Amino acid sequence: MPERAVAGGKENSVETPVESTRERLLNIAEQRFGEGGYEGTSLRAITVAAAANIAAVNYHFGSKEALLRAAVARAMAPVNTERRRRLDQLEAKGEPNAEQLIRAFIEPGLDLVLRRGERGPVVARFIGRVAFDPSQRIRELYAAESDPVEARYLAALQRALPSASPESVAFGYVNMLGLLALHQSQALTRPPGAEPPGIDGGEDPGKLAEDLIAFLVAAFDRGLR
Amino acid sequence: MPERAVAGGKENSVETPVESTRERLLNIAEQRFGEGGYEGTSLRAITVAAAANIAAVNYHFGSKEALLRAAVARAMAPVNTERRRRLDQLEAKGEPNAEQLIRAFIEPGLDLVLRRGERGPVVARFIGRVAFDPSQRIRELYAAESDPVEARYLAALQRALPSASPESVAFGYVNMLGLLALHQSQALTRPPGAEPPGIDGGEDPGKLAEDLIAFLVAAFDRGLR
DNA sequence: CTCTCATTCAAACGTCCGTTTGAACTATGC
DNA sequence: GCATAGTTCAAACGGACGTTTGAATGAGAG
Repeated sequence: MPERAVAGGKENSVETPVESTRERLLNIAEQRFGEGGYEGTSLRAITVAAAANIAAVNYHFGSKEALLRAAVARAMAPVNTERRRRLDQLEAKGEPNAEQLIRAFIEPGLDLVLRRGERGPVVARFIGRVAFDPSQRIRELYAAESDPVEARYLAALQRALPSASPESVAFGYVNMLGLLALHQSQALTRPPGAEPPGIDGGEDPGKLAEDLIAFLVAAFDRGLR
Repeated sequence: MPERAVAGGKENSVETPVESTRERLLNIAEQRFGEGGYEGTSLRAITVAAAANIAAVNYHFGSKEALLRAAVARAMAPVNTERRRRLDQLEAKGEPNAEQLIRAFIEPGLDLVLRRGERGPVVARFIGRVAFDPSQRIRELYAAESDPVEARYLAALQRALPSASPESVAFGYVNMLGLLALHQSQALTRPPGAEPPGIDGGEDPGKLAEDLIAFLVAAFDRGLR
């Protein structure tokens, strides 16, 4: 089982662990799918950028869709884990209010994913795009990954907002989900004016998270029936 | 210049005006682009469904992208017109408040487009999808159509919310735009359970509009800094 | 009827797509 | 050494893509 690009086999003992072909494919797939969407990105574009053979995708994953599925699962895992952790923590201290729940949902999606170096925004854009891909088949693929936590949030939100109808709570939840995905995908940043030296594409992620949370808290607390 | 399918030339005086090839292409393009996205929809699928020759697209529009552009322009025109009309009407009576402005923005997008028969939801889904297509090129195409009114809304919202910073107002506006597009595209309706006999895909459009407006009004009034 | 011109049509263009194949390569176990 | 199994590779597969071509069609003008 060769690890490739280890440049010889002896040297490169500590230097750059060098990603495996599989990891490189997942990384590039995240980036390209996030930029051009599933249909708009070819396997050839991915494999060329990943310095891999065109057949590598089918060898490691089985198909283009399976590559996407693997990328979604890998990208969502830490977000889901963090959301569950926060929910556990909140519920251990009694009944959380709406703001705490919204924060526990949004921050893992923006904070955790917009930080950590240059790959953060790439992962965020990828997740946001997949969540609202034109193809329902692909949206379901995302939904399957996020469903598990969804039910817990809905139930907790309902308890935090007892005067709101179940339909209203569900309405608020999908709005929250949608706005998060939109900001993750950076689809709302206007085309012109490339940011000069800033951290990355757009504003400070922390500020964005706070703004979005404040926006949603107000809407949940007073905008539901 | 034959009008095709006028069945003879004399008969069919009042009966079914029968759409031209050009109109049929626009109608089907709206539907298919709205369902599968731009990249996910082939010209062959469109021309077959429109009972037109594959070459008809390039004859009438010049290219696939030009067909999309024409469809976007046609779909957006009445929405933009209605928004301008409402804005004129509001501003003639003094300074409108946030709720009035939000209503004047949302209702033409949902109401006017979700009503009018079975084509309403088709047009809505199309607009919503194009607004957040994975390809930036296509998003810009939508933005170009909606830009003209945008500046007026931003300015009016700023006057209605003098305590909010310009950045906050812009933030609220893109959130409003995003949520509207999401509901238009019906991307948030869960896959299962096909609605039995109901008007169409989902809830009562009027109720949706009211819920969304209430949600946004609360967020604008108390969720901006 | 004849000419004109917008429209439709079948067919083909070259290119790119996702996927498959079978041989080559490479590290490891014996 | 040899066998083995995991991985990479160039090449090709059939099919679908957007676009182009040039001839057929049909209605209206003279």
